Amino acid sequence: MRTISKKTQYGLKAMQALARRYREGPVLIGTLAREESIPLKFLEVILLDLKGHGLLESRLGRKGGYSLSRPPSTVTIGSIIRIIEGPLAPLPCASETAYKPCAECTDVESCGTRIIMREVRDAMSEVLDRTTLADLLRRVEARRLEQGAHEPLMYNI
Amino acid sequence: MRTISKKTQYGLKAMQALARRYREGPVLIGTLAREESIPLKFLEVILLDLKGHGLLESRLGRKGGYSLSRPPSTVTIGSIIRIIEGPLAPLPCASETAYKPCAECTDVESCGTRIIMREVRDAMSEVLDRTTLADLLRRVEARRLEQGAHEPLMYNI
DNA sequence: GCATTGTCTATAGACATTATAGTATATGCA
DNA sequence: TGCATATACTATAATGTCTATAGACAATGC
Repeated sequence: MRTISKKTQYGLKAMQALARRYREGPVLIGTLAREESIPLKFLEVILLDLKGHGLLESRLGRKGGYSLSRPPSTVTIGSIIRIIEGPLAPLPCASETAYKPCAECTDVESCGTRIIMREVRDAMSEVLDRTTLADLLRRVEARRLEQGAHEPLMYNI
Repeated sequence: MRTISKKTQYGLKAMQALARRYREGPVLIGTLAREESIPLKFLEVILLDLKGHGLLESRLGRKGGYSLSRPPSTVTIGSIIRIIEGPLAPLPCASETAYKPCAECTDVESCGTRIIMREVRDAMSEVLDRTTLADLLRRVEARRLEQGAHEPLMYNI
């Protein structure tokens, strides 16, 4: 399948970074760009988009920057991806949120391609609409701890 | 997410059409192109690709054409998609069949983006590598019958 | 008032997708 | 043998999307 765009990757990274600093006040675009290795001007556009869809809020001027507008536990990865990348479904005719029939398809309901892509969409949604930013951070932390526990063992060999 | 390419859509349609005619002898590219509304020259390239990967066989000259090289029950949708579209994973670093680490990622194992995309990949694989052409044809047929059963009811209103 | 920081639009360059054209090569059959 | 029929293969045109950047503008805090 086609990989997600850089834009979406950057957006996901930025949202995770902002989730880690939830309630620590606004974060500068420049800080996010530097820490996550994202081209600053590109990130501007992405954050603006996410703000436009209600996921972020911003302040201008000194002490300004971006912050999550809702707790990380209420922001699903699916919602972030849908904003930047578009519908989850591999085909418009298989989309739940942005259904559009195919031009050539005479019988939409019994189209084999649609049947399987619909199932793919459901499977993706099951993962992405269930997982929140908070969930993801927790899992990242768990992995870090696992690795930390292994390291001394490796050094003892 | 990004939609699958026209090429993949055409490939899937053509494979389904060939599966419906399994053991009925070679089918002309022209026939497939007409029936499935696929640009003929484009379809040529696609079928050649699928042949190159062992899914199809062909005969030149009179009585020539394309046919499945294996029973529809042994050809998964996932295998078709991987040939035309590439790996299932939304990111190379999350791929099982074509893993490639991200350039900027310092710690691959604990990357949040990778963790979730890996889960998406697994969910997609569960659907696509489980379903064969034969499965899909069966489901299409089932839908057709359902609709057929409903139609007279609708006409009676 | 002024440095700071986000807002907004336009656009260039690179790359991938989609489609077609044209030539070459193999096959079946009269 | 020779012709009609098919696929094999390569090149490339046309289009669209992605990625990134530039630059002028507007709001805020101190």
